[in-house]
Amino acid sequence: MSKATIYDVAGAARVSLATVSRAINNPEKVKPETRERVLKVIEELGYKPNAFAKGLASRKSTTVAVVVPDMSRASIAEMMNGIADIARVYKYSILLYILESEEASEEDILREIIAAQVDGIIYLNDEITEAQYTFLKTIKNTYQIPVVLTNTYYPEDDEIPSVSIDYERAGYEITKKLIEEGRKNIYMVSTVRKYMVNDLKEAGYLRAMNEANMPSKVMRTSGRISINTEHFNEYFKGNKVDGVVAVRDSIAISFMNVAFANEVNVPEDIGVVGFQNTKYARLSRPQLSCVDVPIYDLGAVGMRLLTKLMNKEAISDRVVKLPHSIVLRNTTK
Amino acid sequence: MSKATIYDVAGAARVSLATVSRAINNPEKVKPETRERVLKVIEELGYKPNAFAKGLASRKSTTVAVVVPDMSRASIAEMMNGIADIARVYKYSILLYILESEEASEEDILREIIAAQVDGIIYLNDEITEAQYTFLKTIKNTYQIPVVLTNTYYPEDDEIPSVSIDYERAGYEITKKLIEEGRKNIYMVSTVRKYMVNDLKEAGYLRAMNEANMPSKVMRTSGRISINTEHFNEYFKGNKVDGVVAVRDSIAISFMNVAFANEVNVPEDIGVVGFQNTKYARLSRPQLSCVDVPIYDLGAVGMRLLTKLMNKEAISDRVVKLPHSIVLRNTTK
DNA sequence: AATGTACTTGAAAACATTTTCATCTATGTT
DNA sequence: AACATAGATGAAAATGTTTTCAAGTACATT
Repeated sequence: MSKATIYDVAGAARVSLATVSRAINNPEKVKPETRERVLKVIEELGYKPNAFAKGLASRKSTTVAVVVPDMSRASIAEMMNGIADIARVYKYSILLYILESEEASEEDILREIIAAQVDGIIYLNDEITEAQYTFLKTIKNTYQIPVVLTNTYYPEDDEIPSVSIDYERAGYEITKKLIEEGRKNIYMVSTVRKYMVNDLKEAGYLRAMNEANMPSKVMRTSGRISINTEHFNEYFKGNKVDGVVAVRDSIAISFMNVAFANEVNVPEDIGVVGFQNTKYARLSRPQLSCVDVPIYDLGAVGMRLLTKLMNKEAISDRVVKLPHSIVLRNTTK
Repeated sequence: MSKATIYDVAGAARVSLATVSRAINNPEKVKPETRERVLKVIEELGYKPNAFAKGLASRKSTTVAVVVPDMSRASIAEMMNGIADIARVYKYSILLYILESEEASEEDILREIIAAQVDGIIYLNDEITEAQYTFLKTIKNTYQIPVVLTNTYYPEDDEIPSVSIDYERAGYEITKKLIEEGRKNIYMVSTVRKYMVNDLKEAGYLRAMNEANMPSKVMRTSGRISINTEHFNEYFKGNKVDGVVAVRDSIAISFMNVAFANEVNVPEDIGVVGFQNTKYARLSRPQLSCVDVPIYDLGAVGMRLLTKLMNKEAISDRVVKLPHSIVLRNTTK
C-alpha cells in the first residue's frame, strides 16, 4: 500500500521524476496544468516521499535533535512541550536523546546525532561543563550544525546561542524579598553537584546578602528526598535559620516539611522560597512563594531561535534572557 | 573534517565497501584480522554510518516513533526514561510526537509518522478512544508497522499489544484498604474527561464498595488545581466524607489540602489515597499513601516488547500486566 | 526570417549505504 | 595430485530521492 515510489507517480502522470519532485517541492517551477496532474496522481496512489531517500539526496533532514539529561525533571518535560509545538509549526521532526543512561558516553551520543544528519541541535542541560561546552562548539564548527542551549548559558561566551532567564537577578530579587520581611538568618539550599544555573542563583543570593551586610551560608544537599530529611533535621538542632532560598521548588518543599516536623512554622518562624514555579509549588501546604520561570516559553523560544539559525537568518541576540517574575504565595509573609 | 564516509574507511583500511559494511553489521562474516583493522580505522576517523543511506539501502530505519499526549505529565516523562534506555540498548532512535498541540489532528500526525518510515510505534496515551484504537489497527495492518500501547489497554481486544498494570485490581485493593480502616463514606475522585485507565480504577473502586455493601459515589473534577479547590470546598459543606480514592496523586493532594483548610484532618478525620506514587506523593504533608505503579518499567517493558515485534520474534503475551503494590504512608491509618 | 528570452521539462549524476553474486584462496579429502 | 568445500572478499546493482545541466518550446522582438 505504501509502496508507491516517485517512479510510479512519474509513470502514471506521464512526466519525469524531476517534474514530480518539483511539483512537490518547488510548485512554482512547474506548469500549473502539469502540477495538477501530478498532484492528482499522488493523491490517488497515496504516495509519500521516502524520508530516507529524501534526506540522502537533499542532505537535509528537517529533523532536530533534542538532548536532555533526564526527562523526569518537571522543567525539562515542560520545555519539551514548548519545543514540540514550535517544531511542528516549522515542520521539523524531533529526535530525542536522553543522556542519563550509563550505556553511552555523551560524546558517543553526539556522534550518533551527527550520523543522524539532524539540521540542528537543542540542548536542555543546565549541568553543562566546560568540556561539554567545548565539544558542542566543535560540533557546531566542524559540522556546521547550529546548536542552541536552553535554560542555561555559558558565562562570558556567546558562541553558542542560548535562551534562559537572568538567574542571578532572580536569585538576588527573591533573597531581597526575605530580607525585606525582616528575616535575619537566611540560608541558601543548593545542590551538591554544581550546576551552572545553580551557581548563578547562588551569586544572586550572595549579592543580596552582602549588600545587606548579612552573613551568608550555602548548604548543599543531594536532590533525594529521604537524604534531605536527615540532612535538614540536623539544621534545626542549633541553627537558628529563619529564611531559606532553595534552588528548586521540590527542595524548598522538602525543607519546609522537615521544618513543620520540627514544630517550626512556615511562614511565621521561617520564610521559604524556591525556584521554577512548578506544579509542586501549588500543591504544597502552604503554597510556595517562588521565582516563576517561563519554562514552556524557554523551550518555544529556544526552538524558534534554532529555526532561524537553520535558515541562516540573522538573529539579533545570541544570548536571550526571558523575563521572570516573583510569585508570592504563603511561605512568605 | 567533514563527515567520513564508508569510502574513506574502505580506502584507509584497504578493503572494499562491502567488507566495511560487514565488519559493522555482520562481524562474523569477516576475518577477525580484517575486522580489527577496519574497526581501528573507523575509530580513528570517527566514522558513523549515515543514517539515511543506511535506511534507504536496508529499508529499515532503526527508529521508533513515541507518541505522547503531553510531556509535562510526570508519569509520561518517567516512562520516556524507560523507553529511551531500552531503545538505546537495542540501538533504536526515538522520534518524538507530542499530540497536545492544537495545530494538527492526530490522524495527520500518524500519517507523518508513516512517512518517516519508522520501524515501530509506541503509544503512551491513557486517553485512547475507540476511533483512535481503530485507526491504530489500520496502521498496523495496512503498513505492517508494529504498535504497542503502554500504561493503557483496550479492553476485550488484544490485537494491539499493550503493557500496563491491572488498574481494576489496584483500584479494588486500595479502596479495600480504606474500608478495612473502618471508613464509611468513601468517595472516588476521578476526572471529567473519561480516560480508559480511570474507568478501570473506577470499576475496581465500585467492586470493593459493592462487595462491602457500601454506597459508592464518584465525583469528577478537572485536573486544574484552582478549580479543584472550589469544587472540593463544596464537598465539605454538608457531605460527610471520610475516605477518598483519587485517580491521580496530585488530585489526592489537592483534595487533602482543601480538607486541611476546612479543619478536617488527614488521616484522623479522612483517609486519602492516590495512584502512581509520583514524587508528589513524597513531598506532600503528610506523605501520601497510594498505589505504586512501576512507571519506568512500563516504558522499558513496552519498548522491549516493541523490539521483539519489530524482529518478528514470537511473544508470549499480547497484553502484559506488570505487578503493582500499595504503599502505605501517612494519609491512611 | 532570424534572434533572443523565459518557461518547462527530462536525462543523468549525485547521495552513502546494503546486499547479491561471483571470484579467489586456503584447506581438507580422496 | 586432483578435486571439493568453506570462508573471505570485491564489483556492482539497488535503494528513492534531489538537483544540475542541457535542451526543447513558445512567444516576443528586431
